[in-house]
Amino acid sequence: MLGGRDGWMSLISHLGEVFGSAFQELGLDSEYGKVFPSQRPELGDFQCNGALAAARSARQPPSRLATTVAEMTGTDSRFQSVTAAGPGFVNIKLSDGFLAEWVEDMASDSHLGAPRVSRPLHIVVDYGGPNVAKPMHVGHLRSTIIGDALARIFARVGHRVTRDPHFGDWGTQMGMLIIGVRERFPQLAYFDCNARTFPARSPVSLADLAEMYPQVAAECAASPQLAEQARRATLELQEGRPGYRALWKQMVQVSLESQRADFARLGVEFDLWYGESTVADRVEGMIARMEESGLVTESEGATVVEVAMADDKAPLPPLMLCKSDGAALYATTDLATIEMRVDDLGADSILYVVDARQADHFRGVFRAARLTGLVPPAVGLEHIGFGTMNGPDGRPFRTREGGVVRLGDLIDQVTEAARRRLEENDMAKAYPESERRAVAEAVGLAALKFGDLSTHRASNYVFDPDRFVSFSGKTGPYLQYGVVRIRSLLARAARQGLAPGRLGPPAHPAERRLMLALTLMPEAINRAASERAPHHLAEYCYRVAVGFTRFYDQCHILSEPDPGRRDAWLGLADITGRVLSMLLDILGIDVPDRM
RNA sequence: GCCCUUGUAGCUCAGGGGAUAGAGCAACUGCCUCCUAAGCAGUAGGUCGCAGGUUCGAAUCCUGCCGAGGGCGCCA
Repeated sequence: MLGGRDGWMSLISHLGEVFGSAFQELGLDSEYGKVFPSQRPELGDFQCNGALAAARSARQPPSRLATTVAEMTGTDSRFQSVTAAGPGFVNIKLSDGFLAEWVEDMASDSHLGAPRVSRPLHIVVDYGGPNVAKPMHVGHLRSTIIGDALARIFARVGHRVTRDPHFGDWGTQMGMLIIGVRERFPQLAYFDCNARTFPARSPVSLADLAEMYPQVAAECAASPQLAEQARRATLELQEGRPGYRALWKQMVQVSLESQRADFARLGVEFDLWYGESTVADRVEGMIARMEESGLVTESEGATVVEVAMADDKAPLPPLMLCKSDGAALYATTDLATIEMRVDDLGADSILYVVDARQADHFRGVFRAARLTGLVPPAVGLEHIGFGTMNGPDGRPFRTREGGVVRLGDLIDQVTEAARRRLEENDMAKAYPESERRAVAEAVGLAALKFGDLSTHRASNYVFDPDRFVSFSGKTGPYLQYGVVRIRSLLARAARQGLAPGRLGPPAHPAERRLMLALTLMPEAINRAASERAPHHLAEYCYRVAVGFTRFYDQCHILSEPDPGRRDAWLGLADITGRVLSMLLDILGIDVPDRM
């Protein structure tokens, strides 16, 4: 009944229409009717500031305009009161019946009132960013968590989403690894130009690769000769030298398995497992197509594309497509991947959830793709940059010894802390060991994910290990706890033969505040989607959880003598639980049955 | 040097041109014979880096300065 034709209309936009038409009747733009949650809850539930802005074109004092609008709308049965206040604010208080009815309608909507797009797009989300031989470390955490939340948000509002971690398997680090293996096992057939058959299994394990890579990288940095050999090996790999290809394939396989396991532990799954090498055979044709634009030139032996534009604030350097020795680079495979995603996958939009420090790289790549006509103008290309995770000293987060922190170790750390917290809880004594382990893992991961997701992605943030294992206050476990209590409550009610009933007009202030909080859910999702900023959703989720906990604390549901009120309260707990579960699912946070 | 990001409570962070800038942590005071205390109620804590500008109105937009982090062709 209250929903719009194309699905659900949020309460905020519904109110915006009511007040918009009031402004329209006065001959003013309906945009002035825009409504926001009130900043002064004691004065109203929502507020409309349009009178202040419209005063000039209306040629009357804002306070008089506000009074007029309040009088026009005040008699509406949806409102308990509409009052003008201050210099021209309009404070809106919903009638209790209308509020309850609205939340009840959300509960009966198949998407709980969550927004749905009218025109679904195919969005490719590129996140995670694993590389061959580099174990996942804390730097991958943000990309993975933020990217996964964004992918889930877009899918939730109705877009078609393709998740691709874009494996780093084709650049210079591959040449370095080949050199590294050759140094250790020079007798292997991979390095014999005449060999036709190669060992069936990788000569190095993932642990070997992880140990070897930093060593070789350091050696290459110190020795120009070795670096030249690595570049040479990279080129030969790309040109198809059989031994290198065979070794490369095995190293990729070894890395892939471990990285899949890391992602799986985070509860993250991808639709594709493409890498830079996937598009290797497109590069030549792509460069030929780009040359038609006339922007591809040669510079110091390398093939580059001019991407500078007259009105650039700072001159954008040319983008390198081929090194002087002919090898492909990061930018080359990125461009070929864009072409593949648009031509083969039919992407309408590609989002890159990658460290903010790569902003210049993406500016150049996107510019090149546009200027050379590689992508149609309608296709969106966006770099969703995020800040660095720093340690308490303000420098990138490291172990005490100065090494990078491995993702797996970090998860172990929070999981163990959750385990300790669980042991302190009397109730956990009855849990079987397998459940204790599962709960600790779910709680630890929730702390980790929510801690990251609640910070705006663009800013660097300080990772304080102590904070991530405290589990009290504004944390992932708090949100899980809210849902666990709701489920426990509903289960207990069911055992007493009670079931959630229709919502009634709120009988308690905490009940009313919770209902109001629930009506704001569509805006939280829309905002997170349009700003590509999951932290808005994390913030909102916490507000709903707080709203419930207070309601739960102040309204003792099962001992409520009035059966109608009791069932209505159970109904409110039920819808709150369903909304929170949906939001936590979007954030990638699992909820245990008990904790 | 140029460019990007950033500066809000002791600490970590939210904040959509609007009224009296909010959370959590830490500190202090209460609350488990009652649906899970990973909780709730309360106290205290602020020149929103500084200076101008735009606006009826600026933490929010613009400019400059200062501080922090980052980037700037043959790595990714």
